[in-house]
Amino acid sequence: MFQLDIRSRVPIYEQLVEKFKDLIINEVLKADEQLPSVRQMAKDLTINPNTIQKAYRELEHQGYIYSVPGKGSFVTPPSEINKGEKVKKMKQELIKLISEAIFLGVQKEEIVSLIEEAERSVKGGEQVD
Amino acid sequence: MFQLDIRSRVPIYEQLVEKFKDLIINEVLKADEQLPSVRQMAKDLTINPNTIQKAYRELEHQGYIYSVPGKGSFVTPPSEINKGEKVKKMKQELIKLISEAIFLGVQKEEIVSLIEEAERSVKGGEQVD
Amino acid sequence: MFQLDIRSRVPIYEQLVEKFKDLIINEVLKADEQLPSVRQMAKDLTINPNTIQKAYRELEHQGYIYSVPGKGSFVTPPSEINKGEKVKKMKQELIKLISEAIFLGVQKEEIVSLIEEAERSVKGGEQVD
Amino acid sequence: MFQLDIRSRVPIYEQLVEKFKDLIINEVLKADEQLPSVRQMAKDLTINPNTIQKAYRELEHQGYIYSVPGKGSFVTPPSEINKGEKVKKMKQELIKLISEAIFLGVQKEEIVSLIEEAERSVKGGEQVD
DNA sequence: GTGGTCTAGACCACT
DNA sequence: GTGGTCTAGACCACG
Repeated sequence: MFQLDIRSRVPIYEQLVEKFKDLIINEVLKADEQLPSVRQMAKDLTINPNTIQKAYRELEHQGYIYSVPGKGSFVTPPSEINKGEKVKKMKQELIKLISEAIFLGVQKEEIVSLIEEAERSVKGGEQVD
Repeated sequence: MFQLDIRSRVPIYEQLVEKFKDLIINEVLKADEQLPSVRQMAKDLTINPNTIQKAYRELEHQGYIYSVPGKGSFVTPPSEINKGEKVKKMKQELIKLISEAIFLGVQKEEIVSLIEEAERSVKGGEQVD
Repeated sequence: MFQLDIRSRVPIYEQLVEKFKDLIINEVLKADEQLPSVRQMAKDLTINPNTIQKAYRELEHQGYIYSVPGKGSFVTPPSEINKGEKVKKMKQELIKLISEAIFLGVQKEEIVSLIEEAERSVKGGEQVD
Repeated sequence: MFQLDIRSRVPIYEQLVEKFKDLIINEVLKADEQLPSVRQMAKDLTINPNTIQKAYRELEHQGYIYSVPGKGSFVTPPSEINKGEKVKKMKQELIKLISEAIFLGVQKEEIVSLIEEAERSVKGGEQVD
């Protein structure tokens, strides 16, 4: 379900945070839906519960979820979240990466075709549109 | 000149690497141009010389500069940069990033326009000469 | 275990890199096996941890090991090592070295026998397992 | 005439020493032949005279040439030089490099063909045999 | 416990 | 002057 790269240099808890943010922004996880419990999550991913805990804490800190002591963690309605900022960062990253690709001699047309490839892979995962 | 965020979680030497890569990609630093010496840079930025060294070394590893002990560090002419491998990695990264952007709701047309923006910034450096 | 020549003009960290590469190539160190920790190694060899770090880092750069912060450093499975580029460089180096050997009067047959000797040492590591 | 790699990490003077050693061992430079003067050499290669000086000093130290104050530097007859050692080192280097190539998946036959390629390039430079 | 970053300061070889 | 190596010792984040 969650594809984590255990070897990556970016911390596991941060990978989790990013995944959850995406799922919440795109309403795969619906508003006020309950998140899996820390223990369940830890067992499923065979990861230390502390790591899940840390991810949840970070998500709460950033406003993507809210915790009800004794009940669990729930998704903050996306309408209350500032998604513009993430998109902006994403675009800056893209410009930088594309510049580098062009510098290395990649043709504009090739990049466009990469977009189509990426589009297919994303759309493929959804249930049509 | 170089705006470094000493508090950031991304290491100083890595920030330096990124800055220099930008300058080289946008041809602000031209082929075979000499970079500031390790010591000079360290003094200017009030940073330990070892940290600058580490940045220069990483840049050399990635093929963007070459260092000649006793002489200095210089920009690698783009024609000599090891392209094959880099391009491949670059494309994979791009697909990943574009997929995420699409997932976040960025339209295909917007991404295409980012390509043009990137193209301008890179090509802009060439005109001069 | 590791015989290092502290006086040699070739840097300690580079000697370490070569030793480890040998161990990995001859499969004394197996895929995904954990390397000694930076600190342990440093203590054993009475060498500064930074120097070990530098060696490990170089090995990671060259693709022979991967490091997971907080966990340790591990041998990269041969199947995942970036081959294309390396093989190309390797062949160029080989031609250069063989040319010099021939120039020095080494016979072609002698070199062929060296290949067999090398083959045995590499293949020898595989048998086990 | 001398192909020096100014960018290489191995010092220029050392590159010079190696080239001369090869030329002397193979009697391209004949016994007791006079070497080019430091100044001439420096002018031809557009290199600092000190660097040439250093190379000559090293060659003398290793016994490959002898200097006659006021006259110049001359080639030591190869018969008086220990060439065996160099060949031995060369073979060890070769085994190591070939092992690495095999590890990276290069086939034995490919290496043999590299030998032939190297043979041609060396023999090509000579006036037949 | 692990890898990783950074500083301070010393020393080396090369040009 | 240059890049490069090494040590000593401190600090951080991760699991």
